[in-house]
Amino acid sequence: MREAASGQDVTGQAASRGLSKAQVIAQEVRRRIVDREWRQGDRIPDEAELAVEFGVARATVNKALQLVAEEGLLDRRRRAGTHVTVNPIRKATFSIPIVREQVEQLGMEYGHRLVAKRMAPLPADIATRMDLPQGQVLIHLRNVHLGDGRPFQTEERWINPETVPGIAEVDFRKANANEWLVRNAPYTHAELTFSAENASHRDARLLDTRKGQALLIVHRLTWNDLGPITFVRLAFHPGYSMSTAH
Amino acid sequence: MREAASGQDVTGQAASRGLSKAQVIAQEVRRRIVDREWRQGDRIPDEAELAVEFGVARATVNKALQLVAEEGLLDRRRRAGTHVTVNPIRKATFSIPIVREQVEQLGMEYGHRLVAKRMAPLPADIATRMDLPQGQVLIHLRNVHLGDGRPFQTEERWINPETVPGIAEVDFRKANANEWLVRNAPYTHAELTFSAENASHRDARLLDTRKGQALLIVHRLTWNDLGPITFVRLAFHPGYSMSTAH
DNA sequence: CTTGGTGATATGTCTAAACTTATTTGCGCC
DNA sequence: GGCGCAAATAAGTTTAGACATATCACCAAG
Repeated sequence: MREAASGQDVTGQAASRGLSKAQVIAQEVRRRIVDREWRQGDRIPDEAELAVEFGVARATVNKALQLVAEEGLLDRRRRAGTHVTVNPIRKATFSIPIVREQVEQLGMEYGHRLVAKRMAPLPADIATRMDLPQGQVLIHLRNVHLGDGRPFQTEERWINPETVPGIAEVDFRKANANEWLVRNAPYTHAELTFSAENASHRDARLLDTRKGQALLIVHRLTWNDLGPITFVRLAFHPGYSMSTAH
Repeated sequence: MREAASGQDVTGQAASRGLSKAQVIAQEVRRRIVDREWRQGDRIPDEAELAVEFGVARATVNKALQLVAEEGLLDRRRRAGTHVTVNPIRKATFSIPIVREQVEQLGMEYGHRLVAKRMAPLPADIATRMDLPQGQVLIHLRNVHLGDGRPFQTEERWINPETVPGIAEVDFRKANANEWLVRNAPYTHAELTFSAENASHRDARLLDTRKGQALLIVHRLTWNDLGPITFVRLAFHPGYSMSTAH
């Protein structure tokens, strides 16, 4: 009797190519939203009802709905129930790559050039971003990353040695900073900022282009529990574009 | 003796300010990774062991580890166990905003101007991106979004009416397309691409700036189950920057 | 009309147990 | 040594049941 009551067994068949029941249910929920069977602002049936409909345990429906809610399509509140989000603000994710792998993925041979390395006091604007006192002395690096010998990206980097034990011994002429940090200094929090700038004289020289050329600029800040790890300004070669993973 | 062996009850006390046991355990796992108690490539104790250590059910450890794995700090494979990721490629997430809310959040008054609306055949480059045949006729819009009367962003948009029922009746002079679509056409997949361009003559005119000025360009493609919904090219006013949410 | 309490309700979370599945390890056979 | 199969293992998933907790709705008292 249980069986018969439960609409169809959505989870049992066709659609479920290696997908878990929860994922199949999540898909079906998305479909109902996209097809407007459940409309913006509507309250959808509660977990217990859906569990009966799909013939699964409530915990499975819970997992499915949490998945969809994470994507931003559903709003869930205790007691109030689950509603279709009125303004689905969707998210897109960027992965923070290792430059070398990026270059090699494009089929080019990677190289890099250390332009400058010194200890230097933080300028005011960067100190503000990093939440550190102005004038604190950090490691300051300038690098150019090359693809097939041509400039791919310039990198200006400030590293906080207090949050990165072992950084002092690294020879950045050999191991590049990006890579060493990614491998050795896991972070708990990151912030990316995208903007565009006309190439300065220095950018133009390092990227082998002309002054004024529009460049994609990425600022990246990373933290761990001990505080800010590193601030980087990346300037990409003209024409470069950066996409979300999926 | 079991009890005594299980370190402390990490989940029971201080750290757990409204956090679930799974989250507290996830934090502790992150800490062990960041503090190098578990190093890159190490295999960590299996779920059953951690369940004993933390005094919770295996399912709870499972949830915690899945959380951390999603962030990219752990690699999990059946039978092989859970390992600390060697190359933690971390993710940063962008929300896809409604321009009006963006403008208003900056304390400016929002306005927009419809520059052009027509049905037009898809040019080759955009057809490729949208996975549609070249020459297919879509809705083509040009808009300028204003903040306090000054140009904030230009928008060039192609809309696929086949995937958006009801789009034909919309008057885009009143309701702007961005907003109407966000509210009425939920999508299941999106792709963002960032780049920089020197302002063309048209961009410069629409954004009230000079030709050659570096502009941040965002391309956004959205799909639902029926296929591609819309392609947008956004050009922001000079100096604009876009950051990850958190 | 406002405030405050109270109960109902839907989601949040956890548990113990079972089953599933991918993958590795090791053994036996050639 | 190499190959293939079987056993063991660890994560993946699901279930039923329980308790926790936020909050909404309603009603009573001020």
